[in-house]
Amino acid sequence: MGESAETLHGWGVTPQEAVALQNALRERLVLQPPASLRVSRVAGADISTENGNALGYGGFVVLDAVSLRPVEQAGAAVALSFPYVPGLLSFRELPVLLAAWNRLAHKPDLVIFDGQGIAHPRRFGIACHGGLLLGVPSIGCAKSLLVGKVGPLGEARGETAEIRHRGEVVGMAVRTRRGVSPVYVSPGHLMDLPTAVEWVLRVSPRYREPETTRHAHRFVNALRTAGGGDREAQEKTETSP
DNA sequence: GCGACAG
DNA sequence: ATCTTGTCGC
Repeated sequence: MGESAETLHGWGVTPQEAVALQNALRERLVLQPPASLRVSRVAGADISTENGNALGYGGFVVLDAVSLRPVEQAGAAVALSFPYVPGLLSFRELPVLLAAWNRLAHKPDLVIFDGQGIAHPRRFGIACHGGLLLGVPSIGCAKSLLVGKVGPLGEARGETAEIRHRGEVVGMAVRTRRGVSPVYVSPGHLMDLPTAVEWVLRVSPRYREPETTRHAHRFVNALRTAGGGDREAQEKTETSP
């Protein structure tokens, strides 16, 4: 059998095969940002699911890394073929996100996913799988933990505490705003933990969640509410200036 | 065997 | 994630 890009997808696999694929793909991760990394555009990715889980509306919103203003967005609607299984989220969401990604005219230099990076049972969360598949530096920023334990962290914005799992530091709990629960940050692909934390704080100047995530969430939710399936999603792929 | 369990 | 009513706080 040939080694190909097809291997990176894993669409159509069973949950059992998905686990094996994660264990194999994990070896390809690069947990270090490229020395040449210059982020001028940073994107958020998210999906919104329909009633009975039939259709998934996914999308990216690309922000200017300095102003944090949206510069482009792209969405797609794809039938969801994989169930939600803790630890296998990427197999459910990435097919939708890939379709949206292909509609982006200008790819971002960094993508922040709504979910885990290496803070995962097999160190291969959606940010890892997505970064590898799209060939882009990526960060996982989740609202809750999938695995690991976190000690107490300070109350001030910018405070952090390690996420430890099986004796390893797999991520960081980050307080992006005083008085709210932290977000959980871990590297995806072409990324390391310090750089990931730095970027999450940079794109979260005011609210608990990164501006990237907030924009992406609103965008895909609007797509779903508007209905219309993929036709409608494709048409709303340009941002108004 | 018993919990825990991203979105 | 989605489905939903009310409530608390700036």
